[in-house]
Amino acid sequence: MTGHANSRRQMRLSGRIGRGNDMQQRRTAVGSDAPRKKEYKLPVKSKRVEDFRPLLESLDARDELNEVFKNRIAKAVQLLDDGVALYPNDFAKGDDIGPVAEAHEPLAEEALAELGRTFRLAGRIVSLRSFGKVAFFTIQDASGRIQVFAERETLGQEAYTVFKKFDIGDIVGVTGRLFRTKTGELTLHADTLSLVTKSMRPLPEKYHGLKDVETRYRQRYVDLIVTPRSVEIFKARTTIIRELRAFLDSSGFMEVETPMMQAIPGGATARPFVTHHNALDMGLYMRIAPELYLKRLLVGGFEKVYEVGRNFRNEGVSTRHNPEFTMCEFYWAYARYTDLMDLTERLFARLAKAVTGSETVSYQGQEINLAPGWARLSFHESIEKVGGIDPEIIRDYDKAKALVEKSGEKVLKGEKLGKVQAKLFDIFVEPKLIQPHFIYHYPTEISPLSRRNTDNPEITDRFELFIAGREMANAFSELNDPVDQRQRFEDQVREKEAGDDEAHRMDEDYVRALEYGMPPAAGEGIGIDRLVMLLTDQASIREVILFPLLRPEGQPGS
RNA sequence: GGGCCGUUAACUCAGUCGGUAGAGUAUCUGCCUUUUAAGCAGAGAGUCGCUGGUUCGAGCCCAGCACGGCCCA
Repeated sequence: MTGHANSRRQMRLSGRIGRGNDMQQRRTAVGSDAPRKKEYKLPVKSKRVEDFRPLLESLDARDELNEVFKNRIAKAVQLLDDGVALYPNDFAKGDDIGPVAEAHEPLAEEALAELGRTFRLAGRIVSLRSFGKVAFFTIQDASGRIQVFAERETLGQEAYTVFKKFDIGDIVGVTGRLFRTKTGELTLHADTLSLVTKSMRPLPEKYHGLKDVETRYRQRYVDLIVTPRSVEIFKARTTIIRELRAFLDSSGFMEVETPMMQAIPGGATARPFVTHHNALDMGLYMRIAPELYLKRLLVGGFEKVYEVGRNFRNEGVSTRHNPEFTMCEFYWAYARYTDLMDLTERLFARLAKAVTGSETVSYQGQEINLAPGWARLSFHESIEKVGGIDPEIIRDYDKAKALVEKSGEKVLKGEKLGKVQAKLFDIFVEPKLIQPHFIYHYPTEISPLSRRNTDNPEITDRFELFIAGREMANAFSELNDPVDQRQRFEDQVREKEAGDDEAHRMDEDYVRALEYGMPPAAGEGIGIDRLVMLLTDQASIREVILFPLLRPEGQPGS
């Protein structure tokens, strides 16, 4: 781009609204070698229009400068000319709307009149019905909504004229007393009315709301203003994580934080994101799991630890996958994987109750009962009984491979029987596990960090939890034999060299930690996003992540 | 990565056979002191995602691209 664009950007950066004449002069000086300034026609005549030039220019540059913006800017100019600040910070909010509305909803008009109390509320105007000398509007804060009644007779001519310049989307402060309208709605009769924050952009239509999902995700701030369900979902998410912490805390677990940037990414089979530390000139990976660090803490002597936080996996996006997602992992020394099954049942039942009030939840039209006492099936059993596959096929590599390939999945060269069986499971079993099922005793080949079963070294003391046809948790008795662990890493390294770029790398420090001695332990990871989806009945992971990953918005002209 | 669908005013959506771009909401003007998807009368508002092509003529047909959605891998 040219110097023309640069000088325009400088002007934009230097200007802040309402700063006075020195700023204007400086802008003029900076822009003196730029082309003549464009005239913007607004439905108002005032020197202050010039203060809004940065906004006008940026809107114009993006072809967004429509009549609505011009009107809003004109109103802002008029408000400033009348001595009304657009972004003051002196309104003392006294009450939250929600509690006020709830507490007084049962009261009749007479009881409200006897209160003799003035409320100080602040919120965003989300709808407005204006008559000549009187108006009703609804304000919304974090706790709820309430209707406000404004009349010229009470407010006075001057204040009412100012009020007429308020728009839907503005944040206002109101004081007044409560009453009931003719139709019986609890309403605040405004004694005073003040602008707290001017909104320059129009909100989406009130009836249909914001339907375009792309805009809802990209401009989540707008979504949260106009989509109550969206707010509910994210409040539920917070409830879930708070209850999860409370449950683990009260069970004696200690919350810890381990590195998200790791030199050797481990603890899961996934491709990592790569990053770089400049000062140390060191390659780093964003973690794919906290597992290996949490187990180091068991070596260090902490017996019950957990971490809830973000993991990063360099894979595609879908309705079930976001590259950064939240997991809770916890490790419990001297426990076995079966202890974790019991704990998981109690945890999920409690979370369901906290969010929905019931241990039974409805997910995408299916009733799912999360009350403890879930089905428990071994991996092989599940393929046979749920998947309906002949045991002879399950045990025979070639037959199993043939069936997988017939079903449209690929079997890569060098993949062992356990991996092929896992594919059979994914195809024939997983989608059928609607009610909660613990599937245990996974093949050792696909469980490089799990402890082998004492009676059968081919399988591990591991389970995965499935609900609504999806994996919700992965848990196992931990492998704490450093020699076995080293060999499993070496197997993984060979698979990596053979082309499996999701296979583990050798982590010498982790093996060294095990060589000091890690107590026998059981550990589990729970995918929080999927759990929130389940408990809020959402089909897409993007509905439960505030800012899901999207490609950048198209920049016209770039 | 593949298939299907979508992208038209700030928002929600129509747009017939290829023939001057439509509605509701929002905005603006006027009336209006109990509305609640307030009402009545009027007005303004568009790079039809982008780039090409076909055609006398493209929102519409064709190709490519971008972004998104759903399904599959």
